[in-house]
Amino acid sequence: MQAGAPKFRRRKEARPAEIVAAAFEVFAEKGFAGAKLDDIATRAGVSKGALYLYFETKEDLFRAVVTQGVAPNFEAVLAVLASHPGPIGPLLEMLAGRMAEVVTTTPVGGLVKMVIGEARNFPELAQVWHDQLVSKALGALTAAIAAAQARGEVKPGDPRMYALSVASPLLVGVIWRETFAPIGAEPFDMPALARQHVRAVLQGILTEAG
Amino acid sequence: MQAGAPKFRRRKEARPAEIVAAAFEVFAEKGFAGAKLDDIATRAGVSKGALYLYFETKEDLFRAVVTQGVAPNFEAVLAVLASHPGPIGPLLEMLAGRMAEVVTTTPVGGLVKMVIGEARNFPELAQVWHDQLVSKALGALTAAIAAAQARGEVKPGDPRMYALSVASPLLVGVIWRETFAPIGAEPFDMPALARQHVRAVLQGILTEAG
Amino acid sequence: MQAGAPKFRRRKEARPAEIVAAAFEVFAEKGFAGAKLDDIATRAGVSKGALYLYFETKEDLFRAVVTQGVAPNFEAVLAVLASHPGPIGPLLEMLAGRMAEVVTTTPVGGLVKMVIGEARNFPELAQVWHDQLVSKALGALTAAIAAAQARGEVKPGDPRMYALSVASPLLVGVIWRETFAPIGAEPFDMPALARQHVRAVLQGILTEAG
Amino acid sequence: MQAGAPKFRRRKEARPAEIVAAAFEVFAEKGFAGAKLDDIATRAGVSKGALYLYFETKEDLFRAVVTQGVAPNFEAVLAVLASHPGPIGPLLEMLAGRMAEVVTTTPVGGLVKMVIGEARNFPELAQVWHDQLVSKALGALTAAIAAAQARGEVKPGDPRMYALSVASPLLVGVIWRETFAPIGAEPFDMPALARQHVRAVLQGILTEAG
DNA sequence: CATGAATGAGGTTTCATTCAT
DNA sequence: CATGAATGAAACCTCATTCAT
Repeated sequence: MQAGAPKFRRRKEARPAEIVAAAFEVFAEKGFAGAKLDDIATRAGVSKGALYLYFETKEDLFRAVVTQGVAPNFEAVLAVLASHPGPIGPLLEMLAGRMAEVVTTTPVGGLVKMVIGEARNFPELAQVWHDQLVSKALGALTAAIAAAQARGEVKPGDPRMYALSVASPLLVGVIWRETFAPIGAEPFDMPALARQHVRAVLQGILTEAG
Repeated sequence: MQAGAPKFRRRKEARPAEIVAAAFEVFAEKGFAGAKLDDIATRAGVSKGALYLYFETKEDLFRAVVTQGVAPNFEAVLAVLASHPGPIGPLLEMLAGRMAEVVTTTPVGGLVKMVIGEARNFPELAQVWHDQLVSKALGALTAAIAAAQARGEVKPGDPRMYALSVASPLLVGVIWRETFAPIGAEPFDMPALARQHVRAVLQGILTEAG
Repeated sequence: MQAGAPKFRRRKEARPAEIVAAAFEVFAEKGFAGAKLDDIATRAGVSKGALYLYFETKEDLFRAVVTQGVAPNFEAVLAVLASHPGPIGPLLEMLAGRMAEVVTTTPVGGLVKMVIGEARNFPELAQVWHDQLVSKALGALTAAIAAAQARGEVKPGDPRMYALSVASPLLVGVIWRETFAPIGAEPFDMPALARQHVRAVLQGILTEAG
Repeated sequence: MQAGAPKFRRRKEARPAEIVAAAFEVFAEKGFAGAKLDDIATRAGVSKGALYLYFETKEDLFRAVVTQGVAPNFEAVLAVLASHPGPIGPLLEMLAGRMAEVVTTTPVGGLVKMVIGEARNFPELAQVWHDQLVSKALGALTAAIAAAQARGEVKPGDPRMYALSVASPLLVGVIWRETFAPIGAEPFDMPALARQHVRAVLQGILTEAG
């Protein structure tokens, strides 16, 4: 022990994150009530008691999982929106592509499911998601569309609804993956869906004959 | 009360439906695990034990609630799709209007939330919903779009994705109502959303200048 | 209905006996706690409520089953003992033969099992069995042996223990049938056992060389 | 208290045995269904929940009680039988004496009652008792008697029945203690009973005049 | 007499939380 | 910091008993 090599020391500072990661998996799999702290502790490689060194209660841990899932996604979304002030068409295409990538490569679907399923039991979490992510993203998108309308690029109409029109299929695709893919239903190719949907909304699906 | 309706009439036939209705409310509010049988029984106006005269277990009751929610919605959806073989534009407008009405006037939102939230814990319910409602409705819509493509009315593209493009905002609107409306978020005017969205998908949102 | 034929009338007076018979089967099979009144009612061909027209409680019904099993067996045993005042040898042989027949042809084994298993929970039943059956039979047997001792037929020794020596194997044979026969253990041939055992007790199993 | 024995010592190793001991008492007193886990836990000095740290279910605990009662009795029985290969007379006398001591000083009566009372509901337990204790002991006794017959010590006759003849009164004495002693019936002096019974079986109870 | 729907007390079981070590 | 044995409140479920019909 002379050399002072930290043989058995675990990185204390990493613990909470490891626990949250394990909790995320279990909550996403079983829902809030179905998740057992025993299971979370085991997956995190700690004892059940250790959870209480970092989180007051199960609800507290759930909150940490859901709220910590906001920030990263938040960054990704707003960064894209902020970086493209130009014409609405390319912006939406770019945005959809990025989002398709995000939802494909990150477990955001599990978070979405948890927020939907437990919104009534944890209104504060719905609040956090709404205020910090959904409202801001939808607001930014709405603003971009409104600006495009002002520039004469986009037809008249409620820009907030247009924003929902643009964004919905991706969300539904994610939910589909969480809900119906596990029972064997054919999933959607998210990037392709994003691409085709944006084009449809921008230019319509009807031909001149239609 | 002229007819002298018996106060304490036994009503074996009505009871299950009353219980399912009460259970629906509680499950939609609290989720599966959060729902207490005591609460359900009280709302149904029966004792806890009476629930077990009609349903074997809590899960059984949950299944009844979710599966019995399929049929009525199923009727509504397919009836509309079947009744309009004509050009795709008016069909979609009609369809969207009807669906907006359905989701506004029926508690289908609660069912959707339950299916999404408990799909992992009750895969059979996800299966029922997929097979009997979602798959059929999406299939019918896909078929209608494919037919329109064959007639030259609709641009090339994956018709199943087009179907999702058309239907998603209504679903998201419903989820929004279940998730964010309870915390005070501004809800969407579903009929207006349906109308504007269908027009957007049909003809695009871009102006000629866009 | 002119002829006054009792079309749908069931023999009221037979009901209690039918119920006790059905209850006997179920109690013997499952024990007191394991027996469900639903099951008993079904086997008796009456409704659950009807049981309460004849018996106050489940315990009451159990008591009826156990106590009503005493009398008939009681008669058979004492009749034999009383009718043979002669030499002890033939008496015991006769008695053993009769008892072997009784335990083979009547479900007394079920009763014995119930009394043993529930004696602590229903001391009054143990009391009834002891006072009305066991004590009397053992007493009569003891008296017969004591009389034989007085006549010089039987060696000195505690006559009550001798009585137990004589009677035990039959009881154990009955218990064996209730306990180990259901799992496939080889049963005992009760008449043969009775015959051989009485002979053994009377004359010993040792040869002169033994 | 000199040694400073820790008051609230955790004793993972001792707990299961303590619980089984407490459970034995309660099961022997009330039977399986009549035993309340609350009662068992209280007697074991633990909480109700603690039972589930060591046993999956109430049935599991019952099984543990019954099966763990086999081994000690098994030792006692076979040790005696194995130690005496000599002439059958002294062997049986020795055996009976030892067994009388065992049944007097150990709570084997409670176990016997439980096995008899719940054999139908827990056939596996009857199986364990039969295979590991009863069958082996009866088999060994039967073999010893058959050997004595081969040596000409014992009269012809079914040796298995002879074994039952020899062993039964002790078993009945034990059952008597469990069943009728609690209601005030005169118990049997087990050692005396064993002694007199073996002598009776060996040499008969009849005098030459009998 | 007879029914069977309904009751509700009571039991087993689970699991978030605590705390001596 | 960390453990994990222990707790006990709360939930689901059973079933003897009742009573309007």
